[in-house]
Amino acid sequence: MFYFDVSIPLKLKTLTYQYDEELNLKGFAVQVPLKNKLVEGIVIDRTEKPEGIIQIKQIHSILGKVYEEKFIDFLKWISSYYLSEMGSVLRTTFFEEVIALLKGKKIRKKSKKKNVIPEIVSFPLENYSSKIETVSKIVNLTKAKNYKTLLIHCPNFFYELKLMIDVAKELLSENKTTLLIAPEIKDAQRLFNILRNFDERVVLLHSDMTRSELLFSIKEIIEDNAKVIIGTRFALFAPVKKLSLIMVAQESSWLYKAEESPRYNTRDCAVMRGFIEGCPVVLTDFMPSTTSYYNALIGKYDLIDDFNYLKHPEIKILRQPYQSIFHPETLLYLKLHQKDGVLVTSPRSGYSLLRCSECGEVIKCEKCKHSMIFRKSLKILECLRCNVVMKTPQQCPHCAGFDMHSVGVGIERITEELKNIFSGKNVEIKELDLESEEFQGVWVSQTGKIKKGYSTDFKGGVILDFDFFLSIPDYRAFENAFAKVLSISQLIRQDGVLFIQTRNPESELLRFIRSKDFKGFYLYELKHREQTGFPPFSRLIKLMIKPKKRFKEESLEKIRDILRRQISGEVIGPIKDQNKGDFVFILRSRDKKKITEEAKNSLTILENFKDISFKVEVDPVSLKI
DNA sequence: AGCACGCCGACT
DNA sequence: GTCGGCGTGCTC
Repeated sequence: MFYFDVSIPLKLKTLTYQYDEELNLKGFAVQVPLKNKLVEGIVIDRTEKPEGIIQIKQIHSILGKVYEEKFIDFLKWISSYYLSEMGSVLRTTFFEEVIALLKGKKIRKKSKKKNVIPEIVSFPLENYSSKIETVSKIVNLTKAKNYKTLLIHCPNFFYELKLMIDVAKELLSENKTTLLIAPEIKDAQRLFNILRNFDERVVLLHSDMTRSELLFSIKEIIEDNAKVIIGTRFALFAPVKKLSLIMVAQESSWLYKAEESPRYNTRDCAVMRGFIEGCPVVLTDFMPSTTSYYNALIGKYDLIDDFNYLKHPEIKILRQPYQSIFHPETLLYLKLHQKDGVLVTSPRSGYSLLRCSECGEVIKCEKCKHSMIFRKSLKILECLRCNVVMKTPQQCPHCAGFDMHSVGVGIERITEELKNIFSGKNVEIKELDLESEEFQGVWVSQTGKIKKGYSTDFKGGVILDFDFFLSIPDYRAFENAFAKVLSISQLIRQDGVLFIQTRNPESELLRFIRSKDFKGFYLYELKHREQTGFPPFSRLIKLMIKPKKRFKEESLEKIRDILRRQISGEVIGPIKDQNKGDFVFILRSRDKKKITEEAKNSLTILENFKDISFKVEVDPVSLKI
C-alpha cells in the first residue's frame, strides 16, 4: 500500500489516503471518500503511513493531472507562511473550475469581444510611452528563464500600465505566457480591453466576473490558448503550466492583501511563485514600498529607476499660517492660474471640530471618545468611527456653555473660504470630478477621495494640513504620505506647481519629498524601522481571538501565557476590540523564520481551547484592532 | 420518555 | 463545506 496526502477544498488540513499503485500523483486531481461522500481533492505529496489513524480510506479514482508539481510547492509555501490550512489555499486556486472542466463541463461559446466592456474613462495611452531600454531589459530577462525580481520605480501609474502593455505585446510575439496583476478591477479591465483588441490570446480574471466567464478564462489557460492573463490579486493563482513572466503593478498597494484566509500578500506571493517556478517577476510602483526598496538595496531585487523618465511638477513647501487657511503664495498662485484649473485638497472632511470657548473641550463621541466632525451645511455632528450622527447642540455637553467655535479646517470650511475669496470674480468653486474633461476653475477635494488612474491635468494644486498624514498611527505613515503627495502630483501638469502647507516645513520628510530624493527617504525610513524593530527588520503576526458563547475569562490569561511561553519574540496584548468584543494579540520578532514556526506551534495548542475561535494574519496591513 | 431542532466539532 | 453527535427544550 502507498500513502498520499490529499488536500480537499475545505477549511481542512491535508488528509492521508492510500492507493495500491506506486505512482507519482503529485498535482493529480483525485476523488476520495470524506465522511460518507465522495469529494474531489488534489494530491499534495507521497507520504508515509500515518500513526494513530484507525482507518485510512482508499483513493476512489484518479481524475488526471491538473497542477504542476512546482505549483503545488508554491501552494505549500503559502499554507506554511500564512499559517493557513492547505484546503483554504486550494480554494483560492480555481480548483472548482479546473474540476468542472476536467469532468467535461460544456461551456457556452463566447463571442469574440467577450469581457470587453466600454471604458468609462479614456486611457490616454497615446500620451505615454515606456522606456525602450526598460522594456527590452524585461524581455531579455524572460529569455534567461530564471527567477529574478526587478523593481521598477515608475514616474506614474499610467507608465506602469503602458509598460505592462508594451512588454505583453513583445512576449505575445514570442508566444510566451505573461501574467499581469493590477490592484483594482477597473485597472485589469483597462489592460484587458487594450490587449484583447491587439491579440485574441488574452484572458481576464477578476472577482466581479460570473462563474461562466471565469470558467471560460480558466479553460483557455488550461488549454494553453491564453498567452496573457490579466487580473486582480487572485489571478496570481491562475493554473498556468509554464509562466514566462509575472508583472505586478502598484506593488505597494494594500489591496493586494487578501481579506479572507489565507491572508496572502499578492506581491510577496508573486515573488515566491516566480522563485519556485523559475520565472522572472517585475514589480512596479511610483512609490515602491519601503520593504521592496530595501530588497533592492540589499541586492535581492534589481532596481530600475525610471522615475525621472517623465518631468514632474515642482513641489513647494510652505509654512501653514496661523491666521488663515491659505499661505499668501498659494493664494496668489490659485488666483493667477484658476483659469487653467487648480486643485485644492485637504485630508479632513466636514467643516471643522467644535470647541467650547468656556471650558475648552472639543465635542467628542460618547461611545468612542473621538472628536466629532461638525458639518455646518447639515447642522450635524458626526463620528466617522461609529457612524453616529447627532444634531449640533446649543450648549456644550461638558459645561453647558453657550459659546461654541470651530477649530480645525475641513473641506467644507475650505470651500466656504474659497467662495469668499473668489466672490464676485465669476470663478467656479467645484467639487472634484475626476471623470470630467474640463479643468478650468477651482476644484476642491478631500485627499481621501482622490483616486489614481485619471488623466486630469490641472495647472497647480495645494495640499493643506499635510501634517494630518504624519499623525496617522501606522509605521508606514511616512511612505504613505509621500505616496499621497505623488498621486496628487500626477493630477498636475509637468510645468505646474504643487504646494504643500505644513506647520513643520523644515522636517526631513518634506525635504525628501520636495527634492524627490527617494534613496535619501528610504535610507532615512529604514534607519528608523531598524531602530524601532518594524518590517522589513521584523515579522508581525496578528492573532484575533473571538470568544464563543461559553467563553471563560481565564482562557484569555491562559492563551496569553501560552503565547509568552511559545514566542521568543514580543507578545503584545490581549487588546480588546471595543466594538466586537474580540481580542487581539500582536506577535513580533526580528527572527522571521523562528516566529512563524513558534506561532504555528502556538496555534496547534490554541486549537484545544474550545471556548474561542481565532484568525491569524501574517504581515498584517493594519495593526489597528 | 420521545422527538425536533440547532450548535459544534471532525472530516484520513 | 456539511454530516452527524449530542444537548436542550418542548410535547405527549
